[in-house]
Amino acid sequence: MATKKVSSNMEDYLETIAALQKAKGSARVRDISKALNVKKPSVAAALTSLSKDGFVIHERYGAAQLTEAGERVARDVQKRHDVIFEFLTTKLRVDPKTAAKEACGMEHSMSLSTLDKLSKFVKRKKTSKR
Amino acid sequence: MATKKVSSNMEDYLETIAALQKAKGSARVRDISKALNVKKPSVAAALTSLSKDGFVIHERYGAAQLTEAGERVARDVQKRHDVIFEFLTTKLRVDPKTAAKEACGMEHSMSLSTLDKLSKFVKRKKTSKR
DNA sequence: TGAAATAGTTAGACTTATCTAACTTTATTA
DNA sequence: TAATAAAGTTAGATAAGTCTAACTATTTCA
Repeated sequence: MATKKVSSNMEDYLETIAALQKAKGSARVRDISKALNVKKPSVAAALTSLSKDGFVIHERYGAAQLTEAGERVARDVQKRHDVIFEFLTTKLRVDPKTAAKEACGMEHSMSLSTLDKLSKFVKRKKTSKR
Repeated sequence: MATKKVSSNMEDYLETIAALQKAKGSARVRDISKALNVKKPSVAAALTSLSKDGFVIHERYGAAQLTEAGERVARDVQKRHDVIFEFLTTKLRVDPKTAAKEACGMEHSMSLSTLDKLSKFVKRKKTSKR
């Protein structure tokens, strides 16, 4: 399969679509637009591109559906996000709002191997301070 | 002054210019091109843009010089890079090569406040394991 | 000192991602 | 059920970065 490379931007779209599907059953242009703070035509363009690359299925005037490949990417990004968020809030005591924002910035540039290490690190005894 | 916003991309150029100046006294188009793995015309375009925004001084066929604003940005990014690198290598035992690469990805999206927390965290007793 | 090599620039094209304005389709509801 | 509102699309512009090809300037050194 050699899953095609996805830009950070497209990762954000996939992540958002997954979140919306989970939260409210479907991801429509409007919802994605609001969630990502971009205009609807930008969403349309992104969906076209993601469709072409096989990450979503989107028929005119319908909701966006993740393909299996799309889901895989979304799950990955989500996982990165969660682990980073967890690290920032529990280990560094960054406030949740800031942590969420910064996790979004960092979640795209961490290898799975490093993620795994971070994940284990985060899970270590909370008493690992000083 | 309200120092103009700099993109991640331009941050990379500034960081590289600073590193080159430090390492070999000057930063020329060729050096920057090699260091960042982009073609020379891309460097030229970047320098034009950075000049216009007051971060570098670059006269035709000369070396690029950082302005004070440019130095400030470069120092900031470098600091982020170092702290993240340190964290990845000492706390997560990520190998240096990978750590360097991933630090480059993350160094652009971390607030100074979080950086400060990470910095303190990294400096804590190395025996803070388990 | 002048030819060849190296460095730098310009012009023009391409990609990704964004926007606004205007239009069409679908849904809502009076 | 027809008018309105909401949702979605298309077209076209803009901005940031990148590239190749071709040109010009500067160095190097035989």
